[in-house]
Amino acid sequence: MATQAQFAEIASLAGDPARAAMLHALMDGRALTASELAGVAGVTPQTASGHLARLSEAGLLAVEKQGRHRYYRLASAMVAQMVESLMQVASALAPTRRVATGPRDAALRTARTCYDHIAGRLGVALADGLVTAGHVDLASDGGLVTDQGLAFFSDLGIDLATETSGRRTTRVLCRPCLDWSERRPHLAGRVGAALCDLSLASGWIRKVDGSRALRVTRKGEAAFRDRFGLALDTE
Amino acid sequence: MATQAQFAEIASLAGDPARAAMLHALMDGRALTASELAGVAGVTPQTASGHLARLSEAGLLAVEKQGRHRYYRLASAMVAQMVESLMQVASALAPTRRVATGPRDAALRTARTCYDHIAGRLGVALADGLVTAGHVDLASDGGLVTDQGLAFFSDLGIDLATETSGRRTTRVLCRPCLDWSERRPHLAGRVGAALCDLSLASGWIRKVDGSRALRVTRKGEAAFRDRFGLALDTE
DNA sequence: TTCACAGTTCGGTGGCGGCCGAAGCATCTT
DNA sequence: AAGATGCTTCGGCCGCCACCGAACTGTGAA
Repeated sequence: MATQAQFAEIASLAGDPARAAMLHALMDGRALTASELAGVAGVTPQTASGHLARLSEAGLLAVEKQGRHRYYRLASAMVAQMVESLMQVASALAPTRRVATGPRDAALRTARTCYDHIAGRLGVALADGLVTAGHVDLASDGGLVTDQGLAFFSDLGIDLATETSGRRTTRVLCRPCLDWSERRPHLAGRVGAALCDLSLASGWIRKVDGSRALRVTRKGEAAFRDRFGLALDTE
Repeated sequence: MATQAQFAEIASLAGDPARAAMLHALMDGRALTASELAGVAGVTPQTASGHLARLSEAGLLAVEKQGRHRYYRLASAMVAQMVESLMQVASALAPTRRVATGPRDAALRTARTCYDHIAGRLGVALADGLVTAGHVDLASDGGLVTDQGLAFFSDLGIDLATETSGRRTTRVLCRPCLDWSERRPHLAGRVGAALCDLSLASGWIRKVDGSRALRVTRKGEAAFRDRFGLALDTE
């Protein structure tokens, strides 16, 4: 079996602590330079260089040269989902000593990006609000935007053009994503990405420094409360 | 960050060739003995024992003692999905020398189990047939069983009891799963599992020896043709 | 009881791979 | 042109871990 060796190689690549840290850092969808990645991984630039070469060689990362910088990002959403599923298993299982959660970790649990959508307490709360309002149906296998939800998103300026599957136009579907910190589903997929984009563009949330954490702005608090019915304790 | 080290550990566990082979072999959802797993991994029993101990210690595998045998199986569907996503990345990327596909591999491409549902050409064909007939809607983010499809499955004896999300009963959703050999989605999730169970119970398909491959029976050919509109060239 | 077999534990060996220091390119600045 | 910065390649060191032989435990069969 050919794929089996490749499977082991991919998993092995993700299995090194330094490379894992890099993948983790790239999970917000942004592109980072080699030096920055060396920093988050806690290794010297030359070591990081080797790791990054292997990761892009295998196709996990995509590179973009820009002047004397090299920007690395996850090669595809598929890679992001792989990292996501690994993270789920890693956090769900191994209940051994849940280590002291530092302030950085706390910020991540409050709100963070998960590749292209919102996760953490905020992400789960948003999903809950949309379900409660009847805009979205969520089950373990998948999700569905209701007609009412379609109008709701349209009001927000999000046009969820219906995809075509085969020759029939289908309903607007969305993907639930089990949150590794909250253990409950938040909104992923195309709808989740659109919602995240809107929230960033509207200034409801802002990316925090060099981490994946998100900060809810004052304007965002109002928007999430008025439009999504959220009572945020994310302060 | 605490989870990061655990992430690396899980990935690292999956990254060893022998352990990868074991996970791969367990992907059909059955439980195998330690000796059998040693066989598929190509290592001696004592080496396999060590691997199995680590895998179950980490929570990837579940053990069941039965007489002087020890049956190992994947610990949860979450683990199966993790392996699945790793497999997707491993096969999609790394276009380096697609190795000669042996007969065993050919059998797997024709039809196989993917944890609890049907994959391979048969799986994709079934999904296509259901979509064409209007029983199921599939998009990249998720899938949906139509009212018509609900009746169809009911006729087959599959009762897709509606899940409850919050206090509202939702539509029946299903999960599309990108097939690593066909590069197209097949039916996974609760619906896919039910369909696989039915096909096995009805004798339409049979598990082949000790592999994940499936063989379509003569009765199955007729059933898939008459009920799902499939023109099988799976011979 | 004795044997056979499944599975594990232990000890020792070997190799792969991650790590850094030093040096080499490439690019931008002055 | 000279220097600074980002990144890479090279060489050597070191540790971890997969592997097997051998011996031990426990279960089932004769």
